[in-house]
Amino acid sequence: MPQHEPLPRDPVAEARRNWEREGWTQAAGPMAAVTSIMRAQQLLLARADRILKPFRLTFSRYEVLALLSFTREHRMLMKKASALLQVHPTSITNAVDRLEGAGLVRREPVSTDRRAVNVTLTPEGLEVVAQATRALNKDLFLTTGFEDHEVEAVVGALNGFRARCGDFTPPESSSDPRRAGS
Amino acid sequence: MPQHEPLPRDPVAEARRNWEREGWTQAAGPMAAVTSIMRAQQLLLARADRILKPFRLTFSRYEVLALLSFTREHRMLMKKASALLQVHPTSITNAVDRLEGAGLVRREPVSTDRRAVNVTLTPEGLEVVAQATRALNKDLFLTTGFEDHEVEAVVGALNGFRARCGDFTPPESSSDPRRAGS
DNA sequence: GGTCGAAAGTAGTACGTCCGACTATATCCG
DNA sequence: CGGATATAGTCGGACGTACTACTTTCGACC
Repeated sequence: MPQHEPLPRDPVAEARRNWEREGWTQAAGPMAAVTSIMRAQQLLLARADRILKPFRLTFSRYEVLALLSFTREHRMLMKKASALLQVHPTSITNAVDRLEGAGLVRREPVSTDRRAVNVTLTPEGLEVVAQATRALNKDLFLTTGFEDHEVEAVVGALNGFRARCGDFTPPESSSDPRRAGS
Repeated sequence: MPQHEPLPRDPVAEARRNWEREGWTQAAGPMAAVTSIMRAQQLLLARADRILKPFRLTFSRYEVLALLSFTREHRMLMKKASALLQVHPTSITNAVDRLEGAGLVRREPVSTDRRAVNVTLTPEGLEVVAQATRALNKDLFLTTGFEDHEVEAVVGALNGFRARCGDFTPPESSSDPRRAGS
C-alpha cells in the first residue's frame, strides 16, 4: 500500500541520531515521537482511505457518518459535529456537501434556531456506515498489529498530550480518573 | 492554539466505549490507538505550522529543508527526497517550487542524468532552517510534555507498525537490531 | 544502432484542511 | 425597543497530498 519501496533504514531513528549529533539531546526523543506520529498517521490515513474507496467515502466523511450513527436520533448540529471532530466548520460544510450529494445525509432546519442546521443520517447512510465500519474493523483495526500493551501505551501517552493541548478537559474531579495504566 | 474549546469528555474514550458496546471488543483498542494518532497529528501539525509561520514555512517545507541540511553537500535528488519523506513526487515538486520561490533552495541539473534534478540549499535556506529548528525545538519538542517512558513507548509501538506497513525494512540481520528500549 | 520499457520530474485535477470575509439570525443590554 | 455583539453556517482562496497523464531521458535488449 505505500507507494514507495521500504526504506533500508528507519528514517525516524536516523533523524534522532542527527538531533543527538547536533547536541539537541533533550529534544531528540520528543522529536522522534512527533515524527513517528506524523508518519504513522500518513500510513493509517492512506490505508483507511483505500479501504473506504469502494464505499465512495473518505476517512473524514466516514467520521461524520460514524458520529451521527452513534447518536440516538442519528442527527446532530453542524456546529456540534465540528466541535466533536475538532475540525474547522468549513470542513464539516465540505464533508456534508459531499455526503448529501451521495444521499447519505440530509440537511434539516432547526425549528428553534434558524441559523442552525441539523445533519441527519439517511437510511442509506446508516447502511453504508455499518458496512464501512465492518470493513475498517476487519482490514484496519484488527490488523494494525498493535499489541495490547502497545495500544494502552500509545493511547495513554497521547491522551496526556491531547489533554495538555486542550483537546478535551481531563477528568480530574468526578468522572473517572483511571489512566490507561497496564 | 486549538480553534475549539476543550471538549468536556475525551472523544477517544467515548468512541472506544461505543465500539465495545457494539461488541467490537477486539477492534476497540486499536481503533482508539488509531484515533489518538489522528488527533495528535492534527494538533501537532497545527502547532508546528504556527511556530513556522514567522519563517514563512510550513511543516512539509521545513521537512525538505531539514533533510537537505543533514546531507554533506546540502543537496539531494528530488527522487531521493520523495523516498525519504515518503510522499508523492508531486508533493516534492510543490514544496520545492515554493521553497525555490522563497530563495531557500535551488534546482540544479545533474550532469550524469539529464532527467534528474538536484535540490540544493541556498545560504539563506541554511540560515532559515537553523532558526526554524531552534524554534521547533524550543516551542514544540521541548514542550510536548511527553515523559521519557512515553516517548519510548510511542516510538517503539509506532516503529513496529511502520515496519509492518512497509515504511522501512526492520533491521533484522546485520545493522543494529536494538529496539527503542529504555 | 534502433526500439521499447522504465524512470525522473511536471502539469492538471480532486479532495481535505484552514483562514478570512460574509450573511443571517440570535442574544445581550442600554 | 433598538443597536451592539456574538453565533451558525457558507463562500472563496491558499496550501498539502495523491492520482493520472504526459514529456524527456536512460538503459537494456535485439
